[in-house]
Amino acid sequence: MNDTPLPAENSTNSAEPARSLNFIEEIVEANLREGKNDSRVHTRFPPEPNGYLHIGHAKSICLNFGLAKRYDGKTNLRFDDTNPTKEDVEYVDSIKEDVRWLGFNWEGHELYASDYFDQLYLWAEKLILDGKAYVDDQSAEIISRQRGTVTTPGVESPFRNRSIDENLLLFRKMRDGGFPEGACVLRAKIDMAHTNMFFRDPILYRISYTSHHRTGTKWCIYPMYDFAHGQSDYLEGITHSICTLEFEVHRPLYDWFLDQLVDTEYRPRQIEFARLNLTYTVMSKRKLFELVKNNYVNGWDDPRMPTICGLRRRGYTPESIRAFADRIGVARRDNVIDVGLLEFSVREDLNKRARRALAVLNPVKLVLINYPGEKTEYLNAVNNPEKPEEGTRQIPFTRELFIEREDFMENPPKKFFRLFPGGEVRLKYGYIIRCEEVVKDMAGEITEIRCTCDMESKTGGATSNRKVKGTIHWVSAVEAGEVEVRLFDRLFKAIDPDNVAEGHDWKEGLNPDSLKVVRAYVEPSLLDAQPMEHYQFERIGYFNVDSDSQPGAMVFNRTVALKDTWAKMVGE
RNA sequence: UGUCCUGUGGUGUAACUGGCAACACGUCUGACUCUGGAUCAGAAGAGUCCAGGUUCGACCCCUGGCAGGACAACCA
Repeated sequence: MNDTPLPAENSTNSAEPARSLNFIEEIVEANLREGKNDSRVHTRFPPEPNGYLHIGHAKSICLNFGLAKRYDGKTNLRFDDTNPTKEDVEYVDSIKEDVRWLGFNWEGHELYASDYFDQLYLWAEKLILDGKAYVDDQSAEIISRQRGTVTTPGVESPFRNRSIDENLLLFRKMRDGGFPEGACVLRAKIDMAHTNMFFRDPILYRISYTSHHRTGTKWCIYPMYDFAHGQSDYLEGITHSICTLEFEVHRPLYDWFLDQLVDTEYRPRQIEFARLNLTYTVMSKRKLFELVKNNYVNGWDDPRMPTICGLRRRGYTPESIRAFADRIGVARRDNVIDVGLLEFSVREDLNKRARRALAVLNPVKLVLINYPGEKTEYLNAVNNPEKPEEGTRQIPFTRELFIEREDFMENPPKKFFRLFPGGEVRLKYGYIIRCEEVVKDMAGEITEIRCTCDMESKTGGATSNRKVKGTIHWVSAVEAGEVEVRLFDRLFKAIDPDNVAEGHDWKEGLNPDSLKVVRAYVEPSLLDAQPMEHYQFERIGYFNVDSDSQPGAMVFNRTVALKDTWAKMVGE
């Protein structure tokens, strides 16, 4: 009903309330004023296809595509696929799906760093020819040790001064499969004492006989990320290369490579921003991978995962994620965003679009002792009070109902507006009832609440105006459908799951109660709900139909609970 | 004991580029309500890491500290 992503709104619209620019927009506008790059704005989103996208990537995606949209530019989707041992088409497919779902389109076809392997190879030879690169026969361990530390200079490789001819021969032999993996690498010849570690003769090419998801077995040498990334941006005419803070140190190296290799004035401008951190959430690919691999969750799209596909399955909308990205802003200082802000963003969106329905998650039977047993009435219910044009539907009402166990208390505290012995409450869209009697089993557990029904108080009737303090939801005991409901809670107990004490594992912070499965009773209309549709179960929360649903065996996911002022009052 | 980056309410992000700090979330009141939702009205909460300096005037500039982060993969 409401799941097709609306096209992202045109943000060049000047009718929008003026918002101050973030630091990236300020740079872009300054460049535009200078007429730099013919006043083009061309960004790119460059994921490595070795994992699934998460909410942190969504920030970057919204940034890159948002910038292009705002300044009438373009954005490339480019896969940085320079390491075939870790990459797979499974990931490129999921990434494309996620970016599209978020509401963005890239220019024509997606691009790959592997598209540039030929050019990159030629550039490597150029460096050799210019005496700026050499083949090193040493092992990874030795090279690493020779690199020195951040406070001490490195030492030069004994192979550093091979002749150009020898280097060229050796490099071509590497390319032609003349060496086993690890036998040698191609290194840039820069400065082993440089304060920037990346200038200490960085590795340009290494040998790998792994088949590449796109180039197959054409190559057995692959460029390192640092030797591919900046040049890829250059080849694509990228004007602003937006990336996260940790790549700041790489920037001078990218510039160095281009300075050696091309003679145009044009350069992509790299701008770094602080990555997103969320409370109660781990975001590193490595950790998410581990959660999936070791079955701490049920796959990448487990609704408890911060992955885009997890959030999608959980019931988040693209609009809510974009609104979230907008709200968190972008800056260069480290930050931790309250997950509550993400939850606020879905509630805000779902409140406007989700149809309302009645569902009882923790049922207790309620009998209307003065209501005829054979009677079934159909009560009018509003589909969405935020959108009256969506009309009404009918809900069957009978003598025996289910209500929420939490909506009844034998000894209620002050300000308890729900049902209690002798108290009155309205059944949503129905009648005002009074609790007359409580039936319990041997264990003292309430098995039935017996009430009288004020037949004059029917919603919409001429005499329905009586006010009572509370309204509760319900479902007909005979007409209700039975479904499975999955109640999710945060995956981690600790607010900062990355921060673990010495000798402890971050997985100890997992919340054992992050998934609770219950059987629930729902109004009949819900049985026709379609996969991925969003609903608000009145007074409970937002739910969507899970893909595990089968005909006759519906499964609903709780996206997020409704804000619960009462729970806060009584201390959660 | 290196280089680079960063330091504004509880959390994020602003401050027309030097004129004593705004917005959002959160928190707390109250109104309204057939969702203790939504909505509406209002409040509290920082004097901008610290110390000097320049200036009539500094969150914005300078100096010196302090604190946090990044960087030593044949990963990206």
